[in-house]
Amino acid sequence: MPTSTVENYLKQILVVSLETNCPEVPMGKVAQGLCVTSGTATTMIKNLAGNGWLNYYPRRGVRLTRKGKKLAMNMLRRHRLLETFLVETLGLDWSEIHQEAEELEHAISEKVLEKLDEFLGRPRQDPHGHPIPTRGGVIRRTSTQSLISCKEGSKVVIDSIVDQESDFLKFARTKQLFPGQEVRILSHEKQADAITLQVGRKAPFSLGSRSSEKILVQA
Amino acid sequence: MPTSTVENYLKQILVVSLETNCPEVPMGKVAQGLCVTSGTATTMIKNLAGNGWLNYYPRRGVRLTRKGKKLAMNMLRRHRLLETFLVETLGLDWSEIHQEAEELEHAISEKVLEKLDEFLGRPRQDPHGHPIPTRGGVIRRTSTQSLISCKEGSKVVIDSIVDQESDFLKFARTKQLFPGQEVRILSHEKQADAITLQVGRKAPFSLGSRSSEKILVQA
DNA sequence: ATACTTAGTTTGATTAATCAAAGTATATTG
DNA sequence: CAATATACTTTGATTAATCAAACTAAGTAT
Repeated sequence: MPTSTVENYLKQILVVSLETNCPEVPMGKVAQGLCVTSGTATTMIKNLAGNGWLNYYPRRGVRLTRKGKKLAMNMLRRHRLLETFLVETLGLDWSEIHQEAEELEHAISEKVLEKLDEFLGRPRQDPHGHPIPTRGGVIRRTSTQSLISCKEGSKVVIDSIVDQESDFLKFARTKQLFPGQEVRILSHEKQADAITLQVGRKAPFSLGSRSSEKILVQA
Repeated sequence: MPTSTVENYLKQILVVSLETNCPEVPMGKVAQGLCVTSGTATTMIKNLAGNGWLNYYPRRGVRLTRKGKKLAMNMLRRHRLLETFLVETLGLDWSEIHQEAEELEHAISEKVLEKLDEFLGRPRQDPHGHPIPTRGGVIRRTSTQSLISCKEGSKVVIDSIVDQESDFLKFARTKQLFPGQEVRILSHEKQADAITLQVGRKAPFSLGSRSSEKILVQA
């Protein structure tokens, strides 16, 4: 039985490798994502490598083995199903669920998870719009186009919000920016590093590139 | 923040003291209940005493302080609410829920617990029939007034729904019958075995005595 | 190419929780 | 009352996870 620390390390590595679209993850990202010192990460990683969860290439990074990826995918599934439950069933705020799920995901058994999945109607996406991996550890491909790559005048549908910061999520919600929402791009000036958009009939507003990158869309 | 080990020790002590009806619990019961060696229990208990969770009387036993009892009661609340959820909502077998709840009780936050309690209709008993402590750490006295004992024309507030049947709970929700809701008793005819009531401005409707008994209220 | 910067590694120490085994106090029993 | 059994405590060691700080390799810049 892996400890919850092991689960956290593996999940973090998976998440980064999905985000960067590269299976090899540098040590820095591991340490930073888990809020531990780099020395701690090195020690732990060597340990994980010794147990076959991942391959460790000193001073270059790590790459999950099949075994490691399977467990990490399962953690992602737990996390996203729990987030869905917290929002859909218990009515918690979208912005506060990440930390809650972070704790619960280590405590919930496979059996309870299956029942929960069934109870929720086997959802495909969590409240952020992120795909929920299947029991087999497969993930539906997510949109790679972000708001920042949209042309002036186009109309797109929000696919997901790639951020866990509760502050950003709160802001997003006040602006009606959530999965499924239709958005019109009013202007997009490369020089100004800003995009102006409109949601429904609400007043238009602008986003900087930093924020726009976090909002994935589909045509 | 107490660790989950601390939580387990305190809960175990509380459970034994409730079972034996005696506030002083011998070390043996602690070690046995937690499946650790007696030496481990001694070490841990001295530690807990040092942090004010309990008083330790060497070679005689331990007794929870007010602070310790409060936390232990809260753990019992978590455990029993979770068991209720697992059976009622997810449909797990009553025989397999204990271990599941044992893990989850350390991971669930106070906020989520409150939402869960609300979602479940503030049950007073878990599926085993054990009373569920209140948020304040008190095992509520089980006798409160039910709808059936209300006088015609009176106005009451729903306290809880004493039923685990998800069908009844669903029905109750469609009628806006949930804790905190104000209800007016329009008529109460003993002969007809029915009570007619109104929630807010909604259309009045009737309940038989069977159902009315399940709805506990306060004036 | 040499110096500097950044990312990563090593080392030594700490904390929480545990066990096995040796030791001790209290209770029981002949 | 002495011998023994039971319940509890002490001691010394171990494991997982962590940190701070010293160290080192690799890459960047002048």
